[in-house]
Amino acid sequence: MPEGHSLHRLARQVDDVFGGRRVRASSPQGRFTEGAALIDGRVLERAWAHGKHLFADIEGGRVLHIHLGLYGAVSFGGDRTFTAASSIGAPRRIGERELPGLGDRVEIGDADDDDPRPAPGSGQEKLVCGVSAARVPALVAPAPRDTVRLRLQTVHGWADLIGATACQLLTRQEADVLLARLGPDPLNDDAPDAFVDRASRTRRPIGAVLMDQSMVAGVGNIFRAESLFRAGLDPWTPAREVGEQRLTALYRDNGELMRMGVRLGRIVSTTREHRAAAPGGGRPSYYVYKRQGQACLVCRRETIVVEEMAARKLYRCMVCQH
DNA sequence: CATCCATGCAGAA
DNA sequence: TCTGCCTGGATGG
Repeated sequence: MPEGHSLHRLARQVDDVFGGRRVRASSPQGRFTEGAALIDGRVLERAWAHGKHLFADIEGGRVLHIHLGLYGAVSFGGDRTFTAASSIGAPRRIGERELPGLGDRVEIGDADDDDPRPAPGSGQEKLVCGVSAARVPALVAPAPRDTVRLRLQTVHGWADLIGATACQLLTRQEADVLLARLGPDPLNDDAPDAFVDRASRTRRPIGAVLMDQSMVAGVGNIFRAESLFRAGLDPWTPAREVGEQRLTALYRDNGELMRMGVRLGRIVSTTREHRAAAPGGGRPSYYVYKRQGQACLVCRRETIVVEEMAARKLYRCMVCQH
């Protein structure tokens, strides 16, 4: 269930752990044996992301390209020199979760100040295989489960990729072709212009345009639902009727939400005030996503509905979004 | 146990 | 618009 924030966290983690280091690579599952052999023993120079795509520059000029799709995830494990063991991507077993980054302090008022999970480095966090890294003096990588498409490893730790839609080695030119198909990524500080220019010329609903990775990269179903609610926009509004100013604001707000997601390791769209005053209690992270039939945090009426748009669930408040 | 479902997307129809 | 990829948690019997 990875949206752009997860891929940027993943890129950061892979870069922290493997960047500039010689890595071992293998494909226990067998579907990336050739690629793994080409990576094995080379330096992983740098890991980076654009939208929902992860890239890693490999010594010699090739580029590892990973797309997690709907099911993909990477679990990390290792000794203390690893930032924090965690799993990034689709939700997995309890204890394999995305964790806020080490040393990150949540400062913004909208951010969660009540995250129930233990802080990384506290020794309380649960790590892959149920083993706390703090208690492991030397690295002993567990045998990978047989669904692991790619295992990367150094003397300090490992990363296991499962369930990915794409895991391939590209030439630099092939990577450029792929990048050219993607729109600007708010998490890479790309200007909104390309998104605004194209969106203001199409009659397609703004809800569909936001999900189109060639229009803006990294927005998924949750960011779509939540950013449109925050903007008070009906997802079915033709994009060209939204206006350049609101399109720009929408792009920037998606950037805000995604940066928050990078810091927290999960998406929190509601303001602290709205969370605290939620009808029926609880501290919901979302305004509309998967909240159909419940009371809206803003208008407090039971006006949140779920529909389908292009074969994906679409959530909105019938009162607050026009 | 079986079945459904998902924060995604390419390719066929 | 529909199907398939590919994984595991949630749900229901």
